[in-house]
Amino acid sequence: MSTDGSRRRDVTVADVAKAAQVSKAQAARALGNYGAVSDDVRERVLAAAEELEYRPNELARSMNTGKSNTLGVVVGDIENPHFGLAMRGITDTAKKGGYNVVLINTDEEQAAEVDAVRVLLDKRVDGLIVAPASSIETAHLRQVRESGRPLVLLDRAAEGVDAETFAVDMGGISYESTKHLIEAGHRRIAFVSTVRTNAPYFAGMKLDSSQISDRLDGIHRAFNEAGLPQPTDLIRLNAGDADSIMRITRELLRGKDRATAIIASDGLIALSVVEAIQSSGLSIPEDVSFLMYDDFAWTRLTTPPLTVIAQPVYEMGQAAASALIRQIEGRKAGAPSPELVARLIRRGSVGAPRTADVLSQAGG
Amino acid sequence: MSTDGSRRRDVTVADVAKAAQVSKAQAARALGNYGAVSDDVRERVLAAAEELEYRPNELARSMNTGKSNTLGVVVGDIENPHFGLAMRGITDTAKKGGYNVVLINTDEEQAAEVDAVRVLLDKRVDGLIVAPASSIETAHLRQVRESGRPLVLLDRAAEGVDAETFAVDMGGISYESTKHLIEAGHRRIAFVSTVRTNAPYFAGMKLDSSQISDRLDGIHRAFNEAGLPQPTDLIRLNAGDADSIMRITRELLRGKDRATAIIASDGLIALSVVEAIQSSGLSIPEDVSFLMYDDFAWTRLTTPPLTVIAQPVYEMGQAAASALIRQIEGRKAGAPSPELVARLIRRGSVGAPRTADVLSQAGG
DNA sequence: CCTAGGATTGAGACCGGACTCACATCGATT
DNA sequence: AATCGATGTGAGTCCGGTCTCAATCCTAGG
Repeated sequence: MSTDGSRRRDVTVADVAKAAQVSKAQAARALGNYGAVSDDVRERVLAAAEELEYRPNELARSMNTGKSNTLGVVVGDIENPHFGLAMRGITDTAKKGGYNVVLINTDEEQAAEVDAVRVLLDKRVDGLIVAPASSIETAHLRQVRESGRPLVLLDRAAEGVDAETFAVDMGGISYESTKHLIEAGHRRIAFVSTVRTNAPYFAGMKLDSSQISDRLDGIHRAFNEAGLPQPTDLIRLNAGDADSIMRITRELLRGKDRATAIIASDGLIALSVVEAIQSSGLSIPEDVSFLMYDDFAWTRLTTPPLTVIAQPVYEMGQAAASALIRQIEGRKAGAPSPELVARLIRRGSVGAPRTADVLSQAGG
Repeated sequence: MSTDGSRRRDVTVADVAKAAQVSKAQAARALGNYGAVSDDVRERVLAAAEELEYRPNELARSMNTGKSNTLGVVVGDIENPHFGLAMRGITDTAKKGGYNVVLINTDEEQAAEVDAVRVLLDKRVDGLIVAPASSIETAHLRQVRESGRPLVLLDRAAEGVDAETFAVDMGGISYESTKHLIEAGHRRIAFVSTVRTNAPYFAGMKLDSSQISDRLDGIHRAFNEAGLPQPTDLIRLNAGDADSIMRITRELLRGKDRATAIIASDGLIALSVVEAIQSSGLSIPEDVSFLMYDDFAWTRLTTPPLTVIAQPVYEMGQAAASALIRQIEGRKAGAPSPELVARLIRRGSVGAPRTADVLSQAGG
C-alpha cells in the first residue's frame, strides 16, 4: 500500500540504501546483482526496494554501461504488411535477446531516413536495422559504419556500405517468374513500381532501389535469353498513390500493343492494379495475367487466386535482428543464417494470352 | 575529414569545450542553445563541434531533464494490419511533435504486456499508449496511472483505469450491423473471435476484451429488439490459429441448424473464414452471408466484395498520440478530438439466406 | 572618473546508477 | 599468535549532459 497519494520523484538506490541502512554502494550491488554482498544486507536491501517499489532507471544504467539494450529500426512504411511482418520477426527476436526496439517510419523519404538514423544514433541505440529508401544515397549509412555502431540492412542493399544485408535474390526470382510468363506465351509484360526516378526509364538505368533494379535486370535477362524484344515501354515506375496506379494500369491495358501480363512490385500496388483490372471489366487471367510480389493471405481469396512471389519476410526480420545482436555482442557468426529464398507460387492468375492479342501484336 | 581511422569514445561537450578553448559550461550553453553566450564563443564552439562531429548524447540529456521524448507503444500484434495502420497514425503524430516511439509486441499475452509496461516505465518513456490485452486484469495499467506517467488506451477500454481511451462505439456499430443481417432475413448469425475464455460462452459473460463484449452486446440487443432467439450457440470464441478458424467455420456451416451468416471479428480471422467457406465449395452470399470488422483494401477484390465495418484506425492512432503528447506537455484538452465512428460499408457479401434454410430451421 | 546592473563566464553540483579503491573482517593456515 | 586470501563495506569518481551560483566584464548614467 502506498499511503501517499501522489508521489513525485522516483525512488532511487540512495533512497533504498537509506531505508535499508546500508551504503549506496551496497544497495546498488544488491540490486544490480554484482560484487560481494552479505546475505543480511541483500535481504534488507531487497525488502526495502520492494517496500518502496523501487524501479531502476534504465537511462542512468545505460549512461555508464554504454549499453541501451535497444535496437533502432528504420523502415519506409510500417503500414505496409510486408514491413509489419518483418517487424514482427525483428521484435520477436529482439525480445528473446533482451532488446527493445525503437521504430522510425520514413515514408520512403531520403531526408527523413537521414534524420532517423541521426536521432537513433543520438539516442545511443546499440545497433541499427535499416531498410534503405535509396541504395545510392548512402552517406548516412556509411557514417554509421564508420562510427563503429553495428548496422544491418533489410530488404535492400546500399552501395558502398559494408553491412550484412538480409534480402532474397531478387534477380533470380524475377528471371524465373518472367520466364514463367514468357513460357505461358506472353511477350508484352508490364511491371509497375512506386520507385521514384527523375528521368524516363531505359534498360540498365540506375535506380534508387537495388531491389527494383535487380527485378528489372531479371526481366531483361529472361527476354534476352528468349531472344524477344524487351518490353521497356511497359516498365512503369513512379507509380505513386492508388489513383495513379489505377490510371497507369488502365493505360497499360489499352491499345493494340497492350500488356498481356502485369507484374505488381508489392502488395499495396497489387491491390490497386487488380482493382483497376476488375473495374475495367477485364478478367484474370483470360484478359490479362497477373503476378505480384509478396504472398499475403488475401491473395488466395480472389477469383482466381493470385500467382505470387513469396518472400520469407518474417525470417528476414528474424535473421536481421539476430545478426545485429550478434554483432553488438561481438560474437562471431555461428551457424550461417538460413538462406533467404523467394519462391514463385503458381496459382490461377497466370494463363495464356489471348491469341488475338499475340497475333495483332506480331503483325504490328 | 576524420584523419583517425577508428574512433572509439564519443565526442562530448568537454571535448568541444577544450577545442574551442572555453569552459564546459559555455560550450554546453552554445550547443544546447540556452543561457547567455557571446557571439564569439558561440561561433568557436559551433565550429569546434562541427569539426569534431559532435553529437549530443540524448541519454545524458534525458537523465537530467527527466524527458526522453519517447512514447512507449504496446500492441498485441504488429503483424495485424489493423495495428500497422494505427502505428502509422501514432508514429506520424509523434514525429510531428518531436517524439520517438518504442514499440513492444505482446502477442496478446497478459504476462508479456505487464512486462512491456514495466520495461517502458524503466526506460523512462514520457508516456504510454497501450492496446490492453485484457480489459479486466488491469493492475499494471492502474499502477501506471498511479505513478503519474501519462497513459492513453487504444482500441479497448480497461476496467478501473482512468485513462483517455480511443476506440469506436463497438456496441452501436455491432447492433447496427446485426440489424442489417436480421433485416436481410438471417436468424442464425455466427460470430468468430480469437478472444480467449476459460468457460463456455453465455450471453452477458465477462470477457477479457471490452471490444468483443461490446460487439456481443450489440448482437444480443439487435436480436432482443427483433424478438428473435439469441444464436448463442453460434458465438465462437477461442478461435486460435488459421487451421482452427477454418475448422470452426466448417462446423458452423454444417447441419440443419447451421449459420446463414458469419461475422468475423477482425481481418486475420476473416481471411481464414472466407478461405474455409470457399474451400467448402460454398459461395458468398448465396450459401452464406459474410461480414467483417476492418475495411482493408483487399476486401474490395474478392468476388463478391465484402461488406465490412470500417473503423478509422489511422485516426485512432493519431488521436491517441496527440492526446498523449498533450498530457505529457501538460496542456489542457483543446479542440475535442474528432469523433471516432465506425461505419457499415455494404458491399456484396450480405444477401438473403436460402429459403430452404430458413424453413428447415423454423421447422426444427 | 566612478558605479550600478545586465551580459558573460567558469567552477562545480547534480541526475541515478556502476564501478574503483582503500579499508575492514574473518576463518583458515602454519 | 602472526599471516594470508577471500569476502564485505563505504567513500567517492565517473558517464555526459543541464543548471545554479558567484565572480568578472562592460557599458551607460551620474
